[in-house]
Amino acid sequence: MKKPEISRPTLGRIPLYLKYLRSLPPNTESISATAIAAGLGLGDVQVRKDLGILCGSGKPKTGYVRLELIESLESYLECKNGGAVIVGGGQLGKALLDYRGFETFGISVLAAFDKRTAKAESSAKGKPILPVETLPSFCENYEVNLGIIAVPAESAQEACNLLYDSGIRAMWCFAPCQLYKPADAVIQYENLALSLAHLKMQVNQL
Amino acid sequence: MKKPEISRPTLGRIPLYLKYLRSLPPNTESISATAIAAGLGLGDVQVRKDLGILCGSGKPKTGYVRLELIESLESYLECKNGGAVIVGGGQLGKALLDYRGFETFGISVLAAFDKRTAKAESSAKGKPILPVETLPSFCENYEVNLGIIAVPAESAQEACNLLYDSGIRAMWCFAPCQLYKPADAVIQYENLALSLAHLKMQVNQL
DNA sequence: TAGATTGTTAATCGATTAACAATC
DNA sequence: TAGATTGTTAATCGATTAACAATC
Repeated sequence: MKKPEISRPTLGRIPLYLKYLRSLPPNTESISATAIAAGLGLGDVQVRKDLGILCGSGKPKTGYVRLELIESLESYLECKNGGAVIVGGGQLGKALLDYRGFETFGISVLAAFDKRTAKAESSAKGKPILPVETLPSFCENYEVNLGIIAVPAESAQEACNLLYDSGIRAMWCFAPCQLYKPADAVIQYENLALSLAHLKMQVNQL
Repeated sequence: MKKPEISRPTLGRIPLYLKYLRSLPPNTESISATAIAAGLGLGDVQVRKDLGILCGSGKPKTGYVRLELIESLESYLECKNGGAVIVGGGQLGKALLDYRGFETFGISVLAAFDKRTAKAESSAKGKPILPVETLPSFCENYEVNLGIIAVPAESAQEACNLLYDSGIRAMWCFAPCQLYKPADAVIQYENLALSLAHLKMQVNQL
């Protein structure tokens, strides 16, 4: 069950397709790319290309089998295994810990870890916030392959090292900084300030 | 003092250039694009192109005048005027309210507004969290041109309408939903779940 | 057959990178 | 002059869109 490589925009459209396909009347057997495109405000060629990669071919005149599409798309998102942990139990860390949206892509955020936490606590939605010392053993007991760095820039390198030493090779960093990392680690930076600045620039141009 | 149109990646590099230029010894008069590129790990042609748009020409053999570069870059980021407000005083709203990174791009986040807030409160870093009813009058008293939507998807449309009616035309939405908006409003969606899913996909391919 | 729908190939667009001519 | 550095023009790359031939 090898997953094809897809682009980030295509990945982002998977939940839209699923939502639309599930919203159709249950007796809908087939659906055309044209109809899906119209329903979601996308281009029909784009839909056809996405579905071609993710679900295989459709049939001229009839389109695609709805249930097959749903199954293919779901199986693409299905978490092989492994969840995410957060380093940093401040406001951002807690907000991410309780954010529901990750489930849309089949990702579980298991727990947050904080320096200032002496014994296990619970977030507003009941997820664990644990002492940072317990991170390595947590990663041994649970399958974890994503690390989220939600600490101030001063502590980000420390967090990165800790995650790496706990066996995590993929990290998502909210701190505005440049981390030093071993070659086999992947770090994706989330630049919230840039996103807001870009929006501001767009409207200032008007 | 009209600002040239620049791409989002270029905008993102401005703070890097500024940080590097300010870090040079104070007696540094001139600096070449090649040196800046080496210092930041970028391509030299890219640096030259960015500086050409933002700061004007350099001189062959000598490069660019450091202080002129700093001034041009700073003036580009300088907030004409107007700040941002947040709708939603939950964990995400508070995290964004206290996030320092926006200052890097010259943007001030002034206050958050929440339904559940009965009278004025303060965030951990002393910024105001106010009753949502007071948003329109706040926007009359202060210059505000950016709205940040940090409420659950169910309330996002309401938040969008409120911001629009308060005169705000640019919004940054964290809720996973599609908002209906007047033609003259710009909405930029921040899809955190997609960012994490994209990272997961990259490492799953390995 | 005719027509709706498919998949593919070529064109477009924005950003980066490479090649190169211009200049102090 | 020679060489470092510039700015520009062309090539590349990834994603979207347009045009079109194939098929049930």
